[in-house]
Amino acid sequence: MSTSNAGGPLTPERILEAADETLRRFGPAKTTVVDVARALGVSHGSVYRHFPTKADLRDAVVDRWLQRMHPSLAAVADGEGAAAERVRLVLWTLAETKWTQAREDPEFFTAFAELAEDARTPVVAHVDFVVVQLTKVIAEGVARGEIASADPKTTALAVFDATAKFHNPAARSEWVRPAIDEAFANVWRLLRDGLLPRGVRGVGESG
Amino acid sequence: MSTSNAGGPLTPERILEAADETLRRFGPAKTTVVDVARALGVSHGSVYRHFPTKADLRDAVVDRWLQRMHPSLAAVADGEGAAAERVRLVLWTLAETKWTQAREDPEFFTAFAELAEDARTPVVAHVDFVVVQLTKVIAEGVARGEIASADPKTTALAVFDATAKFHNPAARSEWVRPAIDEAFANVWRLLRDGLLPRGVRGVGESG
DNA sequence: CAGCTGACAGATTTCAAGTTTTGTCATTCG
DNA sequence: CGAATGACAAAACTTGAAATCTGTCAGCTG
Repeated sequence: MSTSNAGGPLTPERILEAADETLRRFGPAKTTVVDVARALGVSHGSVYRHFPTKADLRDAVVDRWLQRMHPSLAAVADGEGAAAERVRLVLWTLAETKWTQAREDPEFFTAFAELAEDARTPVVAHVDFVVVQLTKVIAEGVARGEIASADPKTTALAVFDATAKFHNPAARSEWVRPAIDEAFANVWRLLRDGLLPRGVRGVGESG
Repeated sequence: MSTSNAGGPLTPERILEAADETLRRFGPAKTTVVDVARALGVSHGSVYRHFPTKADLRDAVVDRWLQRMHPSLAAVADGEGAAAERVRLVLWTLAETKWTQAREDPEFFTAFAELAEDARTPVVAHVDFVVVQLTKVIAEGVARGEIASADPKTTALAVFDATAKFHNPAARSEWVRPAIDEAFANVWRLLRDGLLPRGVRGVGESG
């Protein structure tokens, strides 16, 4: 290739950018390391200088995708308002973001979900991040007397698990149902009533 | 084959029995209609006389497998004791049964899960059955003042959805974690507190 | 001499030809 | 006469030889 070195020195970041684009264009099944190298105008040997294996490169791309969601989740977690409502918003944002992606670009989302299935490490990191956000909010809620919980971290994991159907890509086939947001609302009502201290009723919603 | 007609007339039930065995023996990928017919000592044309397509035959086998779980679920739902505890037992039985199958015969359970993925109709029927059991118990609990719910059916679906991670075969990869029953207990505590009427505390458990 | 290349071995994937399977139905069997 | 057969066409799978890809590394290049 004659495009050698166009765009500055070869960095992990540039490789990730190219890998991301290539994966989106060709899909995970058709993307080769040679494709990524070609997009950068380098030989595939150079890519291996920065990522030990193709699997590591793919994991790093998945990591990027997952981390792109983190700022808005953290913003919601650190926002104003009642603790329970912020817990709901974190879970809702997590789910809604994925539903939208899955609806707007189903092909890409399927590709992403397949990729993520193998990418244990970044997924664990993502789950950890979300659970940390939930734990923060719940701990604050407990301190303020807005939430009943003996152990915020355990409770955070429980609400995360209880809403798995709405944010775990493995369940994405059920997201096409238009009533999926109603299902979320109904699960949430139950969880909210479980979170609120005894004697406090949920506000702004009937039932 | 010379074994013609051994075992009485060819009925859907006998075909299902043979299909079940053959699927267990060879797995879903390797089982052909000819295999099933051979096990019965008939031609494959005879099988098509009772099931219009191979997919219908497979669905019927999945249906059998799922329905085998129903008596114990109904027994638990119709049992004695507090409504909330019976809701827990239905969900627990549903989950535990599947965990055990998945652990004791992982190959078969994977095969079953793959089969079930395509078998929309029997799975919907199974989910409906479980939700009906839960609805019964919750409605009774509401009548007795043990459970707070504006609409038992909606609440039943919500507790079913909230425990999807524990009974949906799509999530089976997470069932190997030994702490999975702890995760169930933590989700349940939250749901139970959401089900109980305000002013009532869960009994027999701290936190 | 740091960063990159490209030839290479072994692993994996593709593709086209050959085989098996599904589903139908005219015919046979009891 | 109803139930079962098996020959058949089309679709779906298997197979294995050829092509491509991954990961390494000795050497090149700026």
